[in-house]
Amino acid sequence: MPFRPVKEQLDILLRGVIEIVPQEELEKKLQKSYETGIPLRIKLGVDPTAPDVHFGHTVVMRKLRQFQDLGHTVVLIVGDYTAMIGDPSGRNKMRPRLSHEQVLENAKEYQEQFFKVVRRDQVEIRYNGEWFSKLPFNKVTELMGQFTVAQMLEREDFNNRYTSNQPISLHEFMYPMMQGYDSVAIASDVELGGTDQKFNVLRGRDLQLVEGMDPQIGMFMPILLGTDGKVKMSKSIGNYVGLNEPADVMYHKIYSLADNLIENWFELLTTVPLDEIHLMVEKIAKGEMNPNEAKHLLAINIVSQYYGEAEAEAAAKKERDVHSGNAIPSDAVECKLNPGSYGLLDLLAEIGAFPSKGEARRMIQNGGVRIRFKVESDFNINDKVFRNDPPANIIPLDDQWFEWKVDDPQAFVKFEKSSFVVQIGKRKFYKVNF
RNA sequence: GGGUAGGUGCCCGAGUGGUUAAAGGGGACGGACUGUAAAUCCGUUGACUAUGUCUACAGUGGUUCGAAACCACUCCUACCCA
Repeated sequence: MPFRPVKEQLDILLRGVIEIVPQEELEKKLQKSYETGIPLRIKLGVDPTAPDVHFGHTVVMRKLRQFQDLGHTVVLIVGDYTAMIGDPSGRNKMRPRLSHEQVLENAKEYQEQFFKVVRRDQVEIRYNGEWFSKLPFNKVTELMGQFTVAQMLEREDFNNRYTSNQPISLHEFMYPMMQGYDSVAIASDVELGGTDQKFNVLRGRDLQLVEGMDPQIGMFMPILLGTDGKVKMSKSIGNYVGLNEPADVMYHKIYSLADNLIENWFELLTTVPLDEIHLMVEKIAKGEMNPNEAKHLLAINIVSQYYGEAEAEAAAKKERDVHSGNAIPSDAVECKLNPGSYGLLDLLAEIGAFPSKGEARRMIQNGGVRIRFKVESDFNINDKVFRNDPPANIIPLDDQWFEWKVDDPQAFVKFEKSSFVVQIGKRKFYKVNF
């Protein structure tokens, strides 16, 4: 397969990259591959401890895709071995030790999402148990001998924990070694990672040198900030956008992005040319363009990548409708209740809107609970048929739908042959059916 | 193995015998405002059969009319020494 000239390849590959260690060697490797026609082996390692993939992961995945499009080979390393060993020190996390089946299951789910960005061909998938399960103990000690404690404590994460009196288990020091050894095992030419992976990736270089191999290049991508614009995207913090989310949810999250991330997200998550992006940012700064508009374009662009343009536009329309109260989003929780009378608090607890009735009560007092229902549905409040005696806090949305802004925790409601919608805050919806 | 400092609500952290369900901050959530967001302001932040009851300050047992606080033992973490 003919490769494009090195210069052209670099133009594409350097976008959004923070650092390449060392860049001259990458150029050399590209040159060599160009001359010999042998593709480079591009490594990415993942631990399948949790199967969810979000946009933060796609930054490197997109880079892999670029390498593929340029004719190179992607080697995905699934860390089944490290994941199975688990983390024995996690006394406050107490992650259950994953079974091999669970790891394989997670890995499978991960791959499904992985292939939404990376092409299925030109990918080599390897499980690192392949070599770690066979590694003799004397080899392990030899490898560990390549590292020093001082080296480990240079790392910011370890250093922080060390200085703030947090425990660090010895086996955690083995992770860099294992990740580095993966590079030896698959003879990688380039390893991708976020900047937080710098240390580990460089250890791979060290170990390859020890083994007399041509050392890999480290290519580091920025850590994508989450939708809040403050910290790294992560599922546990909730500032993430998952690849498996429905189009309208995806659209909504991108549309509600913190303003300061517009430029960054465009650069890392789209292929919009950089000068176009800069122009847009300039316009926003001058007040010539509403940030809403930019975020709309961004959301359309990204959602289209996963769902196609038509669905992206539909998601945008739905966003407007939800906001004007005419629609409910697709991540609304569906629940079933038996017909009958319910105390409002019981009802909210029953459908799982709140973990406790106390919380439901507070939320009502804060004015954060709304119920939407249709008029002909025998909807009773405090045993009065609403149609004959509408309380003041019930407002019509259109001919059929009404919204009841709940303000009395003591109220009880009688639902018979109807379904209705409970809205908590701005965007949490529960569809209650009988 | 020896010594020292610690373990408080989601997190950090005050509190050293009694109006303490526990100051303050962060985070989170709700409301107002807005552009959907940010910023700002206001409110909420243990549970329940709710002007009361119960459960909570690492665990267990004890002292006391009364303990998160005092005592004993246990568990856990860090640091120093070996």
